[in-house]
Amino acid sequence: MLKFTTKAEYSLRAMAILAKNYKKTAVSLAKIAREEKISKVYLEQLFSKLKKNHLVTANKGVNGGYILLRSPENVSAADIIEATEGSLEPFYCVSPKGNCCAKKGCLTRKMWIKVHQGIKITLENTKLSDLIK
Amino acid sequence: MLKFTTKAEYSLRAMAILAKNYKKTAVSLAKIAREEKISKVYLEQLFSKLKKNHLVTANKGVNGGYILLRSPENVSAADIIEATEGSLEPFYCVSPKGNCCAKKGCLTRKMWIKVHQGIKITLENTKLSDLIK
DNA sequence: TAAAAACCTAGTAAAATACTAGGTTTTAGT
DNA sequence: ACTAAAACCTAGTATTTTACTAGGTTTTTA
Ligand code: FES
Ligand code: FES
Repeated sequence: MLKFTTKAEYSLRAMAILAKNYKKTAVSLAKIAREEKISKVYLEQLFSKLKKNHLVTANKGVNGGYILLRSPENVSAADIIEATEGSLEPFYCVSPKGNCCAKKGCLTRKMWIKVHQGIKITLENTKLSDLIK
Repeated sequence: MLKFTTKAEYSLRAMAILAKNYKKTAVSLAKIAREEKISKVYLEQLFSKLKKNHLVTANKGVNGGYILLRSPENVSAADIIEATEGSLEPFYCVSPKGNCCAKKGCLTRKMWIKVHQGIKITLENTKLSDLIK
């Protein structure tokens, strides 16, 4: 029903914690899981995606944890949500390739694209630094 | 994953057909189901909501069917999608009452509200008449 | 060398979505 | 009056997605 899932919520909250510790310490998922009351293994799955998208890096071992790769001013909510939710496209048809029914004068395609742009712009303009201040 | 469902797609396509027949004839769901290859009973469920939201009216019996209550210029995609999908709110917290974690200085609430406004404005500015021309 | 961290995969429970089955009620045309 | 075609209604179900668990391994530092 056009809802962001917990993936967006959890990853934003977790990334906000990393932002608060930027240039200080790495933060372990065990700590985040405890503080935010989120399943640690579920967080691992989200952070695997955040890492693949070059938003964070990780240190293994004792006192290890995750670290932001960019400063909180340079990480947007769009970056995070796209990484964990998969995409911001509000309908299956809104892809750069323009597959689906586009050829046959689709009624709604233009509208989905506008909605997509709106969501994207709002989330791109919200940075991690905005969330934590 | 922040997607509109088939409810939005089907109801927009069906309402576009009613718009094309505005001031002409009532259109039966059997016809729409045939033309658009959508389950008739599923359409019935969607139209029950559209009717409750005063977007259409119905004639029973032979030659009956559904009719737009307002002109295509005065029915927006937001009207239709809100009726069938339930709401346009992109996160559970974005309600007029502002329940959930709002009190404790929530990080993301402001952002969800902006996203919601953006979606709403785009869909309100798209009328049925825009879709069929 | 032990504890604590990341990292990995497959399975599963719960919820939402997209239907179907099987009716009844109403109405217009014959 | 009868019949076909329409709306209208409810409960059930199949499919898909989401959210999470189980049960590990690998790596690193104290
Ligand atoms: S739904 Fe994809 S182009 Fe129309
Ligand atoms: S998620 Fe609802 S106010 Fe923060």
